[in-house]
Amino acid sequence: MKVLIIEDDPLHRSYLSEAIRAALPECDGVLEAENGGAGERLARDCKSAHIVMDLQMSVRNGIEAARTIWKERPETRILFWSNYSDEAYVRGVSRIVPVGAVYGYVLKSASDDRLKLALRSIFIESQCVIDREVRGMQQRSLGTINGFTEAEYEILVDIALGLTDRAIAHRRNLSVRSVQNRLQQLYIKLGVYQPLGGQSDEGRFNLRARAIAVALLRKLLNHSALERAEADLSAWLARQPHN
Amino acid sequence: MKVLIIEDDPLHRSYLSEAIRAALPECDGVLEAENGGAGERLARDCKSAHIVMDLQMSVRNGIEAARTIWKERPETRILFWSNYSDEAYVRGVSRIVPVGAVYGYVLKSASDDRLKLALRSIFIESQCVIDREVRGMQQRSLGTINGFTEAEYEILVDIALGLTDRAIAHRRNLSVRSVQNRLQQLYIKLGVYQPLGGQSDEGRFNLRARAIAVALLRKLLNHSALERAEADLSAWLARQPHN
DNA sequence: ATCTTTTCTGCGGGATCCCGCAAGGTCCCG
DNA sequence: CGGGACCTTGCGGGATCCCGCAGAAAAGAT
Repeated sequence: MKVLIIEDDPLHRSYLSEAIRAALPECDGVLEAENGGAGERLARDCKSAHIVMDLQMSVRNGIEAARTIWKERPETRILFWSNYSDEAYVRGVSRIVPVGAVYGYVLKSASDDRLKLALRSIFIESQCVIDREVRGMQQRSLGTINGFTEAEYEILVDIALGLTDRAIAHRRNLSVRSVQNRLQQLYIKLGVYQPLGGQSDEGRFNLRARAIAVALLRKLLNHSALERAEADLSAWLARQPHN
Repeated sequence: MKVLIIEDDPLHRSYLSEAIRAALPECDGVLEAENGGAGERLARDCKSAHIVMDLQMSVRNGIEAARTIWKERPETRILFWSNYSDEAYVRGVSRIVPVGAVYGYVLKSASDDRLKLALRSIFIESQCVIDREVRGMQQRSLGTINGFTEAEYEILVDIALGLTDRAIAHRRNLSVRSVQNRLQQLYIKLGVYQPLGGQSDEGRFNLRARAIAVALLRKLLNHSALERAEADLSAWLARQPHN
């Protein structure tokens, strides 16, 4: 059994490597990659089915790497080991998990023991392990309260990319008015809505831009989510008959 | 001589601590804080004039901590030790450095030796040390080419917060038209400008939102810059006669 | 099958944004 | 002092955004 580490911080890499050796005596080889791209290649070559990776790497971010790895071999087991539990990350991960796949998400702030336990659970006992904090986020994000629909999240990303209503309508096959409805919905859920009539005069916000701001502050969006979205967008644009 | 470490990752903290002991035999005490707030308090109490800190900490970010520390004792020497060289960070730091202060900015990806050298240079020889990569950013950011004026940067932040033209005009004591001029300027420099007339039809962007998107993608803005700006904004709002 | 709830859609209008045009300002240089 | 570079401001208008209103379509529920 071999384990592949994908993590760009050398310190964390060596810490991980040691933790793996300690927690998994049956492991007879640890490979290391220092960015997503190299990780994908290594995973393809060495056919390792056991991966521990960081999200947010500078060169190619973890979610993209995981997506392509899982696309090639869905039975691969991946433990995400990240600093943050941003909603953007959690959402990004759960969006790409193949059905029935075994995976884990533990924070770097977790204790030594928790990490080792997670390693054994995922790689040996085939059991998913999600950090409580992350799990909490997931619940909150999917629950009725403060929960964002897939549609709402999608349109949030679209305006964050800077698309106009019309462009969004075109991309999502909707009428312009429907796009605006969803936007309204989004504004309400983000607590940015302006009840009309009341001339709260100063401190007036541009709803569209304000929505993006609070989404960023709440970590509903983050840099890597934006990067992914931008890549998707330009792929879509290329596919369009550019008149 | 005592050195204070402000860094939220325990691994990096212990690595730093060891590096300090190795590089600075004259150091007779290393203190540690795991977030900006605790760091400020410790700095105040122990009167340490030598600090190494991370930017991007979860609780209270490094730039804010540095600002208050330098406000209280401008002669404090601070070495920023960060993962990234985002323009937002570099700009944020150089904005708060007191005149004549001794400080440093080295990336975590730097070698062992470079870190130790930087420690000696700053704390013993009173000489500033800026990582070449960071320095490069600074040059590019201040040079004529691709350089953003303070005014432009300011208005970028304002729209990223979601303010309307009118609100910005009020806040910055300008006419609405001037705000729009600066915006136009910004759009051009961000390469988002729409030459008019040409109905590039699809792929049409909302300039305001698009500008924010590319600023984020280029790391001209990032989460912590936004957080600081948001704090400033609400302080300003509170100071306003709310009609 | 009928009723309810939700979503989609067009219309209309007020507010905002984006920007060309042109009339002052300020500051510096020769 | 005149000229040039730059910033600011007002005006005007077309495009976009935000959203109430109400009918049509779709998805569930009883």
